[in-house]
Amino acid sequence: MPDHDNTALLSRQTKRRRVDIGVKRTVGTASAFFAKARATFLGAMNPQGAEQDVEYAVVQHADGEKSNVLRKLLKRANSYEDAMMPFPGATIISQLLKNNMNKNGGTEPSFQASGLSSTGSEVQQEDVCSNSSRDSPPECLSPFGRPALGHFDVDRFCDEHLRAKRARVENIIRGMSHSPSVALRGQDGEREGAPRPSSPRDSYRENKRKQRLPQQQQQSFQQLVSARKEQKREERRQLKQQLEDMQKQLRQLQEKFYQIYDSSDSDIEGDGDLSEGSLRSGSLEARARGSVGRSDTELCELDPGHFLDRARALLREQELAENKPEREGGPRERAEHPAALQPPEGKHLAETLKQELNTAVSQVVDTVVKVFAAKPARQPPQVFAPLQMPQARFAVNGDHHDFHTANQRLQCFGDVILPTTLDTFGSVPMPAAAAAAAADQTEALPLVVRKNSSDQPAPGPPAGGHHQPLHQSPLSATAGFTASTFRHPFPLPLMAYPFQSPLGAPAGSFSGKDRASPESLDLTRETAGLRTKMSSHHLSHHPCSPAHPPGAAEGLSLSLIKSECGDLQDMSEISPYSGSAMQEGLSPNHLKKAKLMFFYTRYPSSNMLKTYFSDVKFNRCITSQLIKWFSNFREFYYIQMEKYARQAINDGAASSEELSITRDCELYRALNMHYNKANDFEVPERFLEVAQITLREFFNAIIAGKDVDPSWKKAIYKVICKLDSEVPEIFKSPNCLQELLHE
DNA sequence: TTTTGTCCTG
DNA sequence: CAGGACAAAA
Repeated sequence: MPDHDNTALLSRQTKRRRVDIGVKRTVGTASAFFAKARATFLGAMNPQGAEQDVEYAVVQHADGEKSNVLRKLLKRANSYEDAMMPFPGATIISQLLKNNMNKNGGTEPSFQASGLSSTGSEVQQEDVCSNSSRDSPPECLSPFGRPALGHFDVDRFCDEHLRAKRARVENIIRGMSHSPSVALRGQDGEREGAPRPSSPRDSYRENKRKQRLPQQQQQSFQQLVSARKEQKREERRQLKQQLEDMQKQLRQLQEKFYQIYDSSDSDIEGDGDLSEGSLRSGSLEARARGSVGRSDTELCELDPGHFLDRARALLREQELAENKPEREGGPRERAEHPAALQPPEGKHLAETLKQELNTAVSQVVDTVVKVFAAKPARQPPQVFAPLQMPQARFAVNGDHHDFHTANQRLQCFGDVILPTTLDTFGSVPMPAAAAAAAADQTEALPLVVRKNSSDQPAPGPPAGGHHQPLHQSPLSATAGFTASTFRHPFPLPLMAYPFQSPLGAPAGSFSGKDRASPESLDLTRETAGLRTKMSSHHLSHHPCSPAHPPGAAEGLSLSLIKSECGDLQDMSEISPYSGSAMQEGLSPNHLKKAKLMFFYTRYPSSNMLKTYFSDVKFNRCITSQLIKWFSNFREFYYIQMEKYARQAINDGAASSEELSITRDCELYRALNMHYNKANDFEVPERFLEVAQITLREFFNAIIAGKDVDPSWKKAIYKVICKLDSEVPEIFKSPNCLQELLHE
């Protein structure tokens, strides 16, 4: 027991506060920011990858891992990108890359400046293509930036064939990633002046039309086509090679980036915008320079601020490399290179990338919100079905894979791990009584994520709406998402309800009267409080059958109760199967039992606890939790004692002899309310004696003025701890509550 | 070093 | 009631 004077206490608190804010928070903001930025970036490129990415990032963040966050994150990103590489046009980067290549075929130098906007340049591409399809075929490029070889009709045919193909591809891409901001940019205005006979839409139709070529023509050029195919294969190989190079370079770049990140943690928060831009352009650079195949060593000397410059330079090089061998590159192409050097383009690059990200993110958000807002009622009536089949969440959204992954990604932004989309539960019917408990429930969950009280439009049908707005991940709101769809996935009343009755009545059989009893409400609260840090993993394995036998109500909470207790050794003890009789966690009934035991023993030893909670599989965490319970009980007990002792003194009591504790005195009622709220347990007489002794101790100590001594309670504690009496044997029974309360 | 207990906060 | 800091005991 610590002896502190007030000064010491004060300094202790101050110190503690400092520690509290210190490491974790700063690290949290910085690393979380970058994790998020990175994830956003990757998310736009690959929803699935990003989803896991963010998840990972947030978990790391929670662990307080500092610099390793980004490192690991980036490494992961690598592997995801590897996986997705074969799909050009599916990512922002590749679009950007394509556009940059494409601009080699641009007709005007000014094109370059705007060439980085994928939305804008897509239109431009089209225009270029349609232009050339009428006038100058050689100017039209293949999707991969290779110009068509062009002489005579052969080339014309091949060119048109390619164009047609490209039109299809573009069509697909446009369908996949239709951007809301298709507005033409300023530079496009210049191009409007150029000779262009048809509108974009016209040229698009034209492309489609040209897919169908006269039969005769096809036959006559078949050989040439096969030759072209061969060529394309070669092209594909080259591209593959390039992609591999790019991946390699991207990796190096990433390494470089987190080196920088490690060395300048403190600066990052301030200029996050710049760094974010650098990151993106860095990735772009890595890809863009793939075909150049240059040495990478120089990268090591870059700092984030130079990435933009490097990106510009490399894009330029790439243009050169691509243009030279295949085209009789007119002076026009070289003429545009000086323009690439101008500083404003770096800003263009960054801004365009930012725009891309914003667009992608807002698209995803819109889509997700739209999807979930229009969600129909479709859940099976079985109450626990979603819990039994965690995979159901994939089935639910199986038709909208994109939306699903996007949703998960956003969920991960919002919280540590929210693996289940809420709509899995959105329309789950539940006992009305349990629903009624929801209001009470939400108030008593200090540990479960729950903060946002803002009104969100109920996404589900009104029928199932009464239990909806239970939980919302706090970050989903802070991250700026209109996250009506990202609430806590657990149907908390459903989880809590089965434990409410110590008698273990089935959930469905509760009457309204039962529910209204203070005891059941209290137990609900306790249940919720106990259910800390559950993960979906535990839920998934939970054997919550609706037909669960009443007597096993406690067993239900088995894997729900905090299994977070650190050690791997502890975790390994937690079996996903509840076949054994031992519980891995403490249930609300255990708490109730502990409270009743407090009437007999105020200072139980850990061995005693093990004896009396024999149905619990003890580990360090369980033990300390039980001890903590009793510590809390004592705290309340002593506070009450002191309070009433002082009150008696104020009331003019002269001697401790005047003080007595009866079953109808105020102090007793307070204690009984605390430890035996339902009043369904007969408090032993011995407890009254002990309480009276305690009260008198306090009274005497205060009268004697000992309370000026900061450790004056210590003596009282010593006395009280000797007054423990034997706990009845019945408490050793796991079912003691039923037996006790039935009497 | 671990365990146990108190104090404080949320 | 839980978590954390802290201290004393084991």
